[in-house]
This record gives sequence, C-alpha cells and structure tokens, in this order.
Amino acid sequence: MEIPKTYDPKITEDKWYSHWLKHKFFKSTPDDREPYTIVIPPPNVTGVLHMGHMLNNTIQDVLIRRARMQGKNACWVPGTDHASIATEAKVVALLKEQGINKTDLTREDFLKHAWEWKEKYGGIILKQLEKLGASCDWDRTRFTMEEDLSEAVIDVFIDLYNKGQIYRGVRMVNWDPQGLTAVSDEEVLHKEVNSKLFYVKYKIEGTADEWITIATTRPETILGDTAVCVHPEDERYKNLHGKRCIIPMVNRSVPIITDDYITMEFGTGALKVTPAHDINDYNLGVKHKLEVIDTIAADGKMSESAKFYIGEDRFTVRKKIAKDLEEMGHIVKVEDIKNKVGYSERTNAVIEPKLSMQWFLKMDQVSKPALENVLNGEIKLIPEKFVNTYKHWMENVHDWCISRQLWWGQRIPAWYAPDGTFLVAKTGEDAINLAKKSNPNFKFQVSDLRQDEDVLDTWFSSWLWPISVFDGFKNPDGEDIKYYYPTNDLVTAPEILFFWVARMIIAGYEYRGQKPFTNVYLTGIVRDKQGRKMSKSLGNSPDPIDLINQYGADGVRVGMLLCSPAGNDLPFDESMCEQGRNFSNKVWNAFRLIKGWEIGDAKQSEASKIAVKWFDAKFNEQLIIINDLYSKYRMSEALMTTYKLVWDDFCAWYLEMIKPEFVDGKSLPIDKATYDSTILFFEKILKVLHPFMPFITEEIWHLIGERDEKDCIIVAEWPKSIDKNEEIVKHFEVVMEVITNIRNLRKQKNISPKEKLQVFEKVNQGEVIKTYDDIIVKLCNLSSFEYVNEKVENAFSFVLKHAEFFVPLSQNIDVEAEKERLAKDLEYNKGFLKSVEIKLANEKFLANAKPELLENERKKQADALAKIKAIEEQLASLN
RNA sequence: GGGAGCUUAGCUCAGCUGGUUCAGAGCAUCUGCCUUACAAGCAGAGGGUCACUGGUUCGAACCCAGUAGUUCCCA
Repeated sequence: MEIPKTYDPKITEDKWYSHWLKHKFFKSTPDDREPYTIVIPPPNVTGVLHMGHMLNNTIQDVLIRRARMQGKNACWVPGTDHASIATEAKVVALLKEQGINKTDLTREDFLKHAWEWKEKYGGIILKQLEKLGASCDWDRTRFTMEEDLSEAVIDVFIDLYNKGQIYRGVRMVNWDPQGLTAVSDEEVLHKEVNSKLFYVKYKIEGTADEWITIATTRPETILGDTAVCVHPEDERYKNLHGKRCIIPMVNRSVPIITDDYITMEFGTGALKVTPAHDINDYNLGVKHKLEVIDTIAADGKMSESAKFYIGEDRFTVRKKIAKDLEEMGHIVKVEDIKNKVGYSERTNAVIEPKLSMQWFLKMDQVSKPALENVLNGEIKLIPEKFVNTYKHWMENVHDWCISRQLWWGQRIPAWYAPDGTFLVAKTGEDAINLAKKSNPNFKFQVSDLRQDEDVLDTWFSSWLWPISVFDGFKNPDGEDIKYYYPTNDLVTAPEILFFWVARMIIAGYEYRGQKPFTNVYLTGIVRDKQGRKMSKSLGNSPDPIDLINQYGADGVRVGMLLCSPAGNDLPFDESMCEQGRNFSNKVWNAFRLIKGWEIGDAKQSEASKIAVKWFDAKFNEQLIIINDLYSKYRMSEALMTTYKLVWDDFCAWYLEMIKPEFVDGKSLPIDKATYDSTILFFEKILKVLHPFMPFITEEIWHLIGERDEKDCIIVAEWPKSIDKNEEIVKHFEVVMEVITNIRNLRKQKNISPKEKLQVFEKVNQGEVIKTYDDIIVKLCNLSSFEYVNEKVENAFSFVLKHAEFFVPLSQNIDVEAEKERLAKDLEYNKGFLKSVEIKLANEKFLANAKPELLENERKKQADALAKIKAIEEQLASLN
C-alpha cells in the first residue's frame, strides 16, 4: 500500500483516542507502584476551551504521559468547577431571552434551570480536552457542586466556624451592582480611566462667606458625606480645625476633622469623607466615629437616604449633580485626570464599595503553614520568582470574604431564628439541637428558622479540590486519598496563584496536615501579537479546535510548547503550530523511508556499523539531557532538544548515513543488522516524542511492526539512559565539520551534488583515525578519500584544528581570492592566539584561575599555533 | 505610592557557580537545489555595542550602583 506523502492527523486522532479509552490506559487505581498524580485546575463549567486551557492541559498531559511511561501509576483527575457568578450570569441571561426574570422565580426553580443548563453545556470543555489528547482518568471526573463535594464544603465551613475562623460582619466589600453580589478583592480589576476631578466648595458653618474646597471624582457621593478631613499640619486649614461645614444640597452640618492620612498635595488637600462608599473613608469613619449614610442602593441607584435623585443611576447622577452644583455656585473648577477604577472581573460593572453583612474567613492563622512551606521549599513554585509574589501576598493577606449574594453555589449553613440569633449547622434540625444545647429555653422550631440566603464563593469549593476529588473529607482514611495525596504537580496560570493555589495549600495543611502538591508549575499567559491577553471579550483568540483541525493535535501541542518557558507569557502566533505540523510530517516521512526498505542478505557496511554506534551514543547523550530538562520543568527546552535529536541527529545525519544507495531507479536492500538497529532507534525516538505528540507516535508505533492491540506506545517503557559513549560523539563532531566544509566548498564552487569529488587529508596533529572515512565518502559523494603527507598542489583546501584537507578541482583556483580568504583566517587565528597569550602572560590570571582552566588555555594556545602554522604554509605555497 | 521581575539576532527565547575570539537555539530572511522519505523538504549563508552609564575584577551578557523602557502584583 502506498503511504501518503504527508501525515494526516484526521484519520489517526479519534481512532487512537478511543483505542486508549477502550483499553483503559488512562485509568488509575491504587496499587504497589509509585503514584504520580495531577489534579486538573477545574475549568469553569460554562467555559469553552481557550488557548490558556490548551497550553495548560498540554503541559499536564506531557507530564502525565511521561510519568506513565516511566512506570509510575499515573493519575490525572479531571473535572469542572461551578463558577457561581459566571454561570449564574449566563443562566440569568438565557432566562431573560426567554422572557423570564430571575426575580420572578423561586430559588428552587432557578436552580432547576441552572442544573439543566449545566447538564446541557457543562461537558463541552471536557469533550474538547479529549481532542487535545488529554489522558485524564475520565472515570474520576468531578464537579465542585456535586453532592459529595458540596457536603465537604459545608462541613468545612461548619468546622472553621466552630474553630472560630469564620465570622460574620459588616464590612466594606467590593459590590458588583450588576451581579448584585459582593466579589473578593481578587475579582476586582483596576483599570486606568479618564475622569473628571470636581472642585466643590462647602460653606463653613456660622460664616457668611467662608468656604472649604474639596476635590472629588465622585460628586454623587457628596450626599453621603459625613465629614471633611484635612492634614493636621496643613497650614492652609489650621484655622478651620474644630469647625464644621455644610454639605451642599442636603445642608448637613459635618465636622472638619484632621488626620495625617491625607495627602496634602492631592486636589486641595481637603478630603470629603463618605464612609459608606469608599474604603479609605470608611476606615477614617471608624477611626473618627463618623456617621455612615448609605446613599447608593444595591443596584447602583440612589437610595432614599440620598434624599435627592432617588432611584436614578449613580452615573447619571454624577452628571446631574455636577450640573446642579454648578448652578448653585458650588463648583470651583473641573479638571481632567486619570485615575484607577475597579471593575468586576465577571460582569465588568464598576465596583461600588458598599457596606454589607458578609461572612469572612480569618486568614492570619490558617495561612501560616502555607507560607512557611513554600518558603522552606517543601512546596516548589516554578519558576522560583513567584515565591516573592507569594510571600508578599501571604504576609499581607486579608480576611477572605466567602459569601456571595447568589443562588448557584453551596448555600451557607447558617440559620436565623426570629429573635435574631443565628446558628451554624448542617441542617435546620441540627441547628435546633445545637441551640437547645446551649440554651435549654430555645423555643423555636425548624419551621421558624430561616437559612442564610447567600452561597459560598466558588473558590471555597475549589480550595478543597486536591482532597475532595479523592473523597478525603467523606472518607479521610480511604485508599484513594492515602495513595494519591499529596499529589505531585499542579499546572496552572499565575493569575490564580492567590485565588486558588495559596488557598489549596492552606486547606491542605488544615485538613490533611500535608501539602496538596509538591510542584506548582506556573505557565505563562497566552497573548496575541499585540501583547493583549487572549480573551473571549476581545475576540482575539483563535478557536483551539479549529487549530487542531488545521494542524493536528500533535502539531498544536508542539506549537504551543515550543515557546512557552514557565511563567513567561506566550505571544501566540499560528506559525508555531505550522512548525509543529511540519515536524509531524518530518517524523512521518522518516517512517515512510524506513518502511520502504527491503531487507537483504548483505553484510553490514563499516559506514553503517559506525553510524549505528554513533547514534546509539548520541541518543543516550541527548536522553540524559532531556530527562534533566524535564526534572527542571523546562518543557520547551525538553521539546526543543527532542526536536533536534529527531530532526537533525536522526533524520538529517543518521538516516542519511545508513540509507541504502539508489541504483537504477531502485533502492538497494538494507542489511538486517542496520535495519534492526534503526527500528530500535526509531522506537526510542517515538517514545521520547510520545508525551509531546501522542497521536502520530501511536500511529507509527503500530505501523512499524506487528503489534498486539494492547502493545501501545502510551504504555511503552520510557528509554533507559545508559552510559554515553563520549568519545564517538566527540569524534563525530569533527567528522561533521569535515563534511560541512566539503559541502560548503561544493556550494561555493557551484559543483553539482552529483559530481563525485576526491578529497585528501593531511593530518598535522594527533593520530590518524580512519574509522569514519566511509561516512565522509558517503555523505559528501566522494570518489575517494585519501591520506597524504604532503600538500596537494592545485587544490582547494581548508584547515581544521588537526588537519588540512585538499580538494582538487577541474576549475582554476583564483589565487588572489584564496590568499585573501587564508589571510582573513590567519588574522582571526592570530587574534585568538594573542588573546590567549595575554591571558597566559597575566600573573594574576595564573595565580587566580582554576587549574583546569589554565590547562584549557594552554591547549587553546597549542591548537592556535598549529593552525596558524598550517595556514601560513598554505599561503606560502600559493606564492 | 509600595514591592517584584524583565530588557541578548527581525521574532520567541537559552546562556547554571564571572573564564574559549562568547555571544547560542528555533523560527523568519537570503542563496543554491523539484538529489524518488519529506518543497510542510534538502544543502549552505548572513544577522547582535548582550537597554544605557559608571563601578568591582587579571577577566563582565553574567556581580554591584544609578538611569531609561517595560510587565506584573499590592494600595
């Protein structure tokens, strides 16, 4: 059968993926082998695969496949998280399209819609991972809101509450007026925007025409002002200390307070204080015991307490009040400024700082082991530079606001009695029992209790992920959790180092007394050519599935990994996938070549014999390097080393060396010994490629020889690194240099590759090694390769370290050009020698340099001298 | 405003503990080749004041200080 010239991924990918599934190669159950475990960063259940997932999951798959081949019990646990805000927003939007308002539904009805939605769309992203080749143990797929995992979340909440780590309190939170929920600090994106700075004058109480001018970007909050604050040292305002001023429109008298928090240089140095709508003002308010007037309602519209513009949106009011104040003569001036405004990561609404009752997890205590064990290296962050960031965050950690004003999520297990008391318990019954225990007179029934309406932050589920996916809460001594935990590697984006990674570490120590993973590999962010992060909203991300259709999964995997150093951003360019596809094709054609050979009875040639020896040595040398790169998580370098091993060493050199000659339009047969070695090499090559290119390697693995259907490369053994034969590798470097020089000469003199050449070597230094001559003859298409003691006249020549080479050509030698070339070479070598000699003449160098270094310098000197001598002789002979 | 990082070829990046005339890789570019594995290829070639300025050293891309640009984190 004719093998096609190009590799077609379409006919192999689905075939092998289902084959792997059928034979349960991804499946892991605890046994005697060493476990190697990765838990997937659960993608958002509403999500579709984007380039970030692509990168992230490719890396995980590479790691897990290699571990599997190394004989470890590899377990990659997949799953999704319920992404409360994002999912709820999507469901709300969908319902709206159908003309249904969330507010018209009961909680139960809404959740029914949400679950339906999840069932319908929630599996998309996992299906997409299959296209990529992800070898997850799908039987272990988990979802953060499934029953067991939810129960763990609730139990953990109750446990932490009982330990005094969770509290309820009024705090200024980041309020998302569109999502109608509080969001955590980490979910707020600060963007620089163009704003106006309004200078507004407030009248000093009890004066006819004395004023104090404040500056604000948010005039709509004036209605909630309860003080004006100046710096105690500010000379401009010293006369006003202790006085009061009148808030315009509402005509409220408020104190002028002093605090050194004030920046005298900003605005007028006088700050209006609105404790209900600014975090810093809030803190000032607490410190100075100011009144708090909440003038903006949950939906971002002015509340009753504002007294003016009631029910109008805050941004409309900003314009209106500026105009009204202007008319009333309170505006002094307006300036354009740039300032940072917080936006909700989920809804992109401008965050409104708002006071509200929320649940918090105290972070100061629980975070201690999490910091310590990263600093002491028990848990490694890769690249290491993230340790700094991590440390900084952990040392300044804020309490975690864990309640969300949503329905999609685990509902907070807090129960309120009509008298205002509340209880934290799993069920209403538990709550009643609990209440009665501490208060025998507790008179309420379950039906009197009202459960907290809020749900928990999604991260409050996913921080338990490495434990809960192994049922570590439900069954703390279970086989799975004991076998797989702590997991080995976590691969994720640096953006969620705090959201998720840090919190998992915290939970790990809190609930298992152990780290959740040993290595955290932080990938880069995939960006477009302009350096923008790829995102759906910008529409600048290619659809990974399209890319796979175009270049093959293997091609895309290679393309992504080629330039993704850990922690560095990845400016994505489709041409990288093209490179990956080309590489697939290269491997495919190597297979085509080998497959096309006929095996004959001939004896193995010397050239082939030495080629086999060389490649064996080269492979081992490179394998050691590749293993080392893997151990350092230098994935793109491991790939590049593999790439060059395959393309350059195997295809360009080895195969060319052993390739049978073509005679009369037909390839001669290859001898069996060489063939067998080549197949063996090719299998090793395929194995080291497999983690990067799972599909094509599996395909070729089965085409290259008769194999049982269970004998798959996915479970083949990773090659063992044996002693490398350094000598032969070194010799070959010289051989390659000779070959390159001859080819170069051919090229320069415009001699057809078909024309056979004669080459003579005059060895000037060291012993004569003839072992590789046949290789040179073959790869340079020579008619002869001979040794001489004297120069060959009328020949082109080149000088290597140890020898001179002569190539007689029919065409005339351009003596002047040759002389020029030699003179240049001579100059270079003299310069080189000089630099070495300067060093060797330097007493301080001699005194300070290491002995090996000195030795090396002396060798350099000797080599240079020999070379100079040879060049000079050649030059002389031309004269 | 505070902190961390980065700056090496047109692009993306290596360059560990200073020590080859140390500047390297892949891609891209250029020049030959449709040589029956592969033009998604083969064989070659060119390309860099290692951001800048000083310092330490026998010796600096590498160590130190400052400057500029840039990215991220926190406020």
